[in-house]
Amino acid sequence: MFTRFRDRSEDALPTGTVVPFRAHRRPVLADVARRNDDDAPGANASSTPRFALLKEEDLRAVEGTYADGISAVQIVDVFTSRGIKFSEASFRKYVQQGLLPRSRRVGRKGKHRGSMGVYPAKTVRRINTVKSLMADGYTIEEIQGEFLHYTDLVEGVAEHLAELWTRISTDAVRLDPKAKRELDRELADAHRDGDRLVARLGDITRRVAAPRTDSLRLAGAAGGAEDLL
DNA sequence: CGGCTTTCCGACTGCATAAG
DNA sequence: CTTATGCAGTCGGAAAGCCG
Repeated sequence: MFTRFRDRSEDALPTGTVVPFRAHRRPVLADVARRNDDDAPGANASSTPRFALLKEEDLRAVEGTYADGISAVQIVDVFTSRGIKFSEASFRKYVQQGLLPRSRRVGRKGKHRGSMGVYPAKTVRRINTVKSLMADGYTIEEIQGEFLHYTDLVEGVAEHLAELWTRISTDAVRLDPKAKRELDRELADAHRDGDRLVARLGDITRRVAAPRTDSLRLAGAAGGAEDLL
């Protein structure tokens, strides 16, 4: 296995110091303030903030590079190589909790090479979303129940649309040139509408989900400071 | 089937906070 | 102050998947 887990003395310990923002702690004023400046003690502008996330261009680059799938080790590396704290154990936890898609097993040629799990490239984006929500004080349970439920559905719509565009384009080559030009125009229109739809659904579901999680959180054992968000 | 690698499961740890 | 609760992260071992 990969580095199996590091010695506990290294990991467990500095909890509190090394561990990132403890999401289950509700984001009280002090935390919010800290998150804003923080990026942290002794940190200068160029160092990695405690709540650092991947940028959109990073996400696109990763999704392009690993379009055919990405291994667990590579996923963890995408974050750690950019100085973002994300352990393999946390990755497993997220998968276990249903926050991330399961892998598919792919055997490798050669003697005693075993098999390896391959995750869809979008997993990296998903992790980024999860980390962002956790930094906002949402618990894994809330994220799982309220956000990703919708995310899965919206992503499903986007994936089905992408599949549809591909198939239509493939089949369109059989048409005569005039008909194909006409269809290409309509397809481009439909494509734009589809993109807009997906973006709009994403926006709507975020708005629907947020208030529900707020009420969940207010009902929880430790309320407070929700109105900050 | 045996050997190997990787993934998953569930118990556990340690921290923060609330309640008594 | 002590105890209870909730949480994210960690660990050990079993299971899964593949190859020869």
